[in-house]
Amino acid sequence: MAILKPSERRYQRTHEAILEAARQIIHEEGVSALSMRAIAQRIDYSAAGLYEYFASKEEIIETICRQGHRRLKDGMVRVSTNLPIREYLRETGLAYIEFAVQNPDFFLLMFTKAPPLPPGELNPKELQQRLESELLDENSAFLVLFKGIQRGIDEGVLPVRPGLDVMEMALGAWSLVHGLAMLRVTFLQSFQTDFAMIERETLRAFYAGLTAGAG
Amino acid sequence: MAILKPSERRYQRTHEAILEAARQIIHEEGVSALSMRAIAQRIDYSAAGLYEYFASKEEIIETICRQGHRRLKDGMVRVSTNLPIREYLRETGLAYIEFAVQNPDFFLLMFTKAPPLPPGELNPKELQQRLESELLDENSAFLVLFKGIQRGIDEGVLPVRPGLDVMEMALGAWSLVHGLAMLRVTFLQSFQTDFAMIERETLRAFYAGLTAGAG
DNA sequence: TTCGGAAAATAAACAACATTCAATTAGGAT
DNA sequence: ATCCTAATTGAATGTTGTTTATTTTCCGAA
Repeated sequence: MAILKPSERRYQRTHEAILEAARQIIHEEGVSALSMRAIAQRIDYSAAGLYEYFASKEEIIETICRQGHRRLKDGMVRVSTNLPIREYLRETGLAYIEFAVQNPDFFLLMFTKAPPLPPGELNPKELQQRLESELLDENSAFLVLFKGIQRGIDEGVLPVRPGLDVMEMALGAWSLVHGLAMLRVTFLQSFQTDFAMIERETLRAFYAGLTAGAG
Repeated sequence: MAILKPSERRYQRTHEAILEAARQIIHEEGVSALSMRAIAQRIDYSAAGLYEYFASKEEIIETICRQGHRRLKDGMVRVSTNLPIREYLRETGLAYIEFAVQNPDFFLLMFTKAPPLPPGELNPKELQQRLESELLDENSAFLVLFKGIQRGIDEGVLPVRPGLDVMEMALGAWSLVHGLAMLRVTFLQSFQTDFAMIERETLRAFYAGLTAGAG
């Protein structure tokens, strides 16, 4: 099944070249420099040709964002699960932030639009189910946090109470690392301070507050 | 000195009408619908006429963002300082999130670009000083958090340790509420859950962890 | 009231943008 | 070689922010 006709290989090669050019432009010149013409120029195409491979600029962006989420997740998964739960959660959160710092424009692009969903008219029930499975997708960074929190609960370190189950704690943890990452690449991007210290201490405080339970 | 010539009053009226139209468009049709022509049409002007009042679209956006930061701060200041420190900090954080939920597009606009700074070439020392005073500006939402944390320290509830002074704690607190707000208006915008509960519990945990000190 | 210069407003044009389409080129099978 | 299809392009459309030349409006001085 991996055997492709030459024409198909050519197609796939161009397909990937477009995405690679788009990633390069974002990385080298920022997302404001990302235009169909710019992409085309990088791979010696005309702008119109790109529409043979992608329906729109939006579709190109969605594709590289999806890959970006995978890369973000990969960075978090790289943290050793042999670490004690406390350090594991900390390092996982720091990996999230590290990705943002290393790819600021990309990170911003990934997280300033709502997740792409089929625009079909589905009832609230279906939509909710869809969103939940998107959130806990194989390639979702959130899933890593979710599993980490779950492990903390399983080990008896994180207490569950009514209204504050795995999902709620995981969303809280996500918000925390997301806020740290977001502010650092936007408002604080030129600000000089010991971010590493702040991040560690903030994560420590949150973890301590979670383990302490109701107070 | 409040006496203006008719021409000046006319000028100011149009100046304000432009900003008001821009705000309306963002609120009613989203930021993607904000164009110079759209603004002009709302106030029965030609697009070129706007340049008599603002140097660029960017300048219009910067102006309404500055006002937005003031409104955000106003919402936080409205929290009674008579509340015990713990509740005061919680309610202040929730006010931040509430603003984001009530003005999602606007909030996103305010916080997805770096703060506008004079593009002059100033040395790192000056830049840092500039950023710090911007952060602690009279109209900065961060200042409210900063003062709140300071109060907690003064009351002896929040312990200071080397490397984790007011500024660091305040930046951590800001990150937390910012992350909660940000995710809620982007990735989780269609997601149904008890956000109020998550927000309260997450803030509670962070506060508990701060008061607990090193663990 | 009238006139002239300044201020305010506009239409038209420009360059860049995403996207579409008719027309052309290239590849692979018969 | 020939035909069909897929790949590629140049030109055109409509929208964007912005600039320029031109016209209109305003307002004080004569």
